[in-house]
Amino acid sequence: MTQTFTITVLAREFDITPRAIRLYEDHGLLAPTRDGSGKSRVYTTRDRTRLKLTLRGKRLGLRLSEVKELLDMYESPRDEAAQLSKFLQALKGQRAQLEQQREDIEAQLKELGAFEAQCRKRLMERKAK
Amino acid sequence: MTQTFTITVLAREFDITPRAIRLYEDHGLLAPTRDGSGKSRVYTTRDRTRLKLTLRGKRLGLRLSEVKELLDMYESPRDEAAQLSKFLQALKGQRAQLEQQREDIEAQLKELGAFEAQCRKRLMERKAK
DNA sequence: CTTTCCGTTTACGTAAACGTTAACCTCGAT
DNA sequence: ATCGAGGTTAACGTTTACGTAAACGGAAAG
Repeated sequence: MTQTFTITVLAREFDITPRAIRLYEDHGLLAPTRDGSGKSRVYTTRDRTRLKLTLRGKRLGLRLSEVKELLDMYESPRDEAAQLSKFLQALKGQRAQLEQQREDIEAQLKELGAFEAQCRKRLMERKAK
Repeated sequence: MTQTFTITVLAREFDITPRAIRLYEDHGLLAPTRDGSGKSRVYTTRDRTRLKLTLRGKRLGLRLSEVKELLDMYESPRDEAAQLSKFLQALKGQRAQLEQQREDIEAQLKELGAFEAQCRKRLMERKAK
């Protein structure tokens, strides 16, 4: 009972177009099989996960090629010590970027809060009159 | 003693090209004055701040037009009550998006940590042999 | 049987964000 | 006087991430 999905089902679930999904496939982010007639694409839960990660990456401003690098990296063999430490290095870079973004978000949220406060204050003043 | 900057100084400080800075001006993100001869651009600290915010926006995946909307919004008059509440609505949207990104980042960092741990474990095993 | 959905491939179009010349000015140093 | 460093505009080229047909096939519903 390995669950599968059609392209439109996935498209609807994640609110994107089938066009986008096929594009992701072209870029090696997804690798659906075909159904009996070899016509329609069949997506597994693994594909679904990869798609979810892809969209997350996009929300964080990554390009498709960068997402692919990540996905490929996460699935790379890593049996030799050299590969392991190289992998760790890559993870370190990833972490640095994510933490930079987190900083940016905190800073932005902080400013946003200030604006909000100032805004509410003004609204109070107006009501007072 | 109002400090000013040339285009290359800003470019170097933020590690971008003058071309990019001029582009931001074309999109209304910056509004430098000109020097005596009316030839060279002169940037104030306010421009510098806007540039910094622009780059922060970019790191968060915003397009220039979106950054412009934000900057314009932050500087909009907001004297009438209607504008104030509209502004608050916009802030709410902004906050939602930022929090979505924060979620994405936390999720990603978590997975990253798992990989890291698994990786270290494997390294230990290899050493043990 | 025909219409209506899905699905397919191929291909052209587009908006965004620069990079990359090119062709020019100008100031200070050699 | 010439040269290099930095400034200017104008314009073409590029990459990315799709949108938008066009033209077709199968399957299900009226």
